[in-house]
Amino acid sequence: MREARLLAGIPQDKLGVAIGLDEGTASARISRYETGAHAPPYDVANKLARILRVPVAYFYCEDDDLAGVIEAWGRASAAQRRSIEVFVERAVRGEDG
Amino acid sequence: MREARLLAGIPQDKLGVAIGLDEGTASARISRYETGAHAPPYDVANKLARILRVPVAYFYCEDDDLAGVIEAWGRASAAQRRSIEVFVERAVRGEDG
DNA sequence: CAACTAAGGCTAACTTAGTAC
DNA sequence: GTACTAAGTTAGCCTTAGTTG
Repeated sequence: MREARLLAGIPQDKLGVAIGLDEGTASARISRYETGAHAPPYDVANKLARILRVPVAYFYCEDDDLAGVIEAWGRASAAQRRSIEVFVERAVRGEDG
Repeated sequence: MREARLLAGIPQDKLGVAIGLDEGTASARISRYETGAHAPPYDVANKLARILRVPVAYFYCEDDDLAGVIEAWGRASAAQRRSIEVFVERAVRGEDG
């Protein structure tokens, strides 16, 4: 999550205000989320994802490789997404399951 | 999440016990998670994902198309994953951002 | 300006007990 | 056997206030 924020070039307090948090609390809350001290409600995670332009699933992904795929999905057009779906289904079909 | 559980053919209480919940509470807790009444802690979601054989990010994905990609990723071999990564990066590179 | 932390209030999850199919 | 819900308790998030570079 911090990675996505730094990529967007937004400080913690600005990000918090952007999703509707109070100015006085924004910095502390975003800090907790990034350090892992607290977990945000899903609704908050969703708003953060919108501002940072990534699918919300990106925040819940420990696998860096899968995270990269999810992030790319977020930047993909509808046609690109369809193409990715087809490729993935073909690549995995009939194996290991 | 219910979808993944039914696919695995496990009842709610059995699933709960499988991740370490008490027998008396397992059914009620899993029920709340599936109906959306309560949100599980990330640690619990992680254990559920392991038993149900899906990446944990799958539970936090509202986009059904992306969910399908994530689920397929969970079933993919290391080589297949690498191939997916390469395809996705190529498909999205330089567009829309 | 930007990021982090401690402590107390308050919200949401957890447990218990019970119902419906 | 399987799935869901109500009410009281408890754990964890949110707010305030303050510290560091």
